[in-house]
Amino acid sequence: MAEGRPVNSYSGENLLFLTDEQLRQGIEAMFFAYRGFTADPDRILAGMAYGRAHHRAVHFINRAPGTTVNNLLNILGVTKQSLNRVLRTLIEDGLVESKVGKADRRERHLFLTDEGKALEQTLSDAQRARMRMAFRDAGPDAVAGFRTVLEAMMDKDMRRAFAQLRGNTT
Amino acid sequence: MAEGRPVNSYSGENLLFLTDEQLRQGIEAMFFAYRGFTADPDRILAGMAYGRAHHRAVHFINRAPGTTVNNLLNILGVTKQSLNRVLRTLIEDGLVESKVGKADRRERHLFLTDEGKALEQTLSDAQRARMRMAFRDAGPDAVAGFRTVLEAMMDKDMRRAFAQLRGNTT
DNA sequence: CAGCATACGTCAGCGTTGTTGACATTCCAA
DNA sequence: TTGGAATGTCAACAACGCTGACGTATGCTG
Repeated sequence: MAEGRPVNSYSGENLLFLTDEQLRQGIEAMFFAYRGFTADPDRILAGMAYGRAHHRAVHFINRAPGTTVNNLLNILGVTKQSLNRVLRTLIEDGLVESKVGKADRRERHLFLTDEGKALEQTLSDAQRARMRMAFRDAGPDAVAGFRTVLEAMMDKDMRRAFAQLRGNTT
Repeated sequence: MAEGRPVNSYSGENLLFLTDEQLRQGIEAMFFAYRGFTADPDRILAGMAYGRAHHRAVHFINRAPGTTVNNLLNILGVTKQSLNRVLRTLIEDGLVESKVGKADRRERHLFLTDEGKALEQTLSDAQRARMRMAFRDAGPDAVAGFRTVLEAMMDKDMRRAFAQLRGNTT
């Protein structure tokens, strides 16, 4: 890369801080940070017969108890076959309970059993511990910026899902 | 979740902004944002016989031309067998060139061919476009916070690798 | 009621990408 | 010269995405 003026592939932009180099650093930061983000739960899951997909399912069922399969499908952004494989093992192992809907009997509402809650707790404790350290080290202002950028990086649909989940409890 | 005082599973912490709810929102933000982060290159790669692993390899070879296989292994954090499979197809297809080291002839130094550079450009253009939008929408202060938190979230080794790459050009 | 749509489950097959384990080759360095 | 490091490769496997097809139960609508 040549020295001199910062390179910006998006000419006409008057925001000088958006050099290609800055953007690439952001990209690499996302890559390395996501590795750290998943490392601790992955380590825990490695021992069991579960993987990251199980973690995600358990997380969001815990987050929105009674959610339907279809809803979960939209949040996770995978096919029903892919989710079903995960869900089936979780139900067989007694971590998740599937209840027929009252209003619409076609729907299945998903809940964590006590055992499922225990696993969720274990996994999210590990993940939260890292997040807490990072947030603490970075400070409240940085955390606000972090959240702002991440939200701007999401697809529109995901931003909606995120906001909806956020509104669930806040 | 009960109402009242914010829950904080890490008692004794005097930083009130680190409630479990805040942490969980951070976790979910990472999940959804990472999906967006990879969506565009994934779409491009879906057509070809390549995947995300090829993207990563091409990215870091472009970032540090002449890097050795071992070095790349450490950055990517996968096994040599896994990387080799990807690297082999890239070399066969003429996107990557592998040169025997001069100082140490056991080492292979990796370079992108023109064709490889073209692919890297295409992929990183797409990814940068999203990053640029997010950065622009969020503003410089938020971007600084974003970077700070991400760096704090990395494993120590990854932070080192990240810093080293950053120092490469900055 | 008939017909269509929706929600869910499942079977079969496939691709990418990660893993372990084992082994060969090349080559630097003590 | 010999031990070990760096690399490449084969085989087998698991997790987790995908498509396509099909079946069942249920709900809605004309």
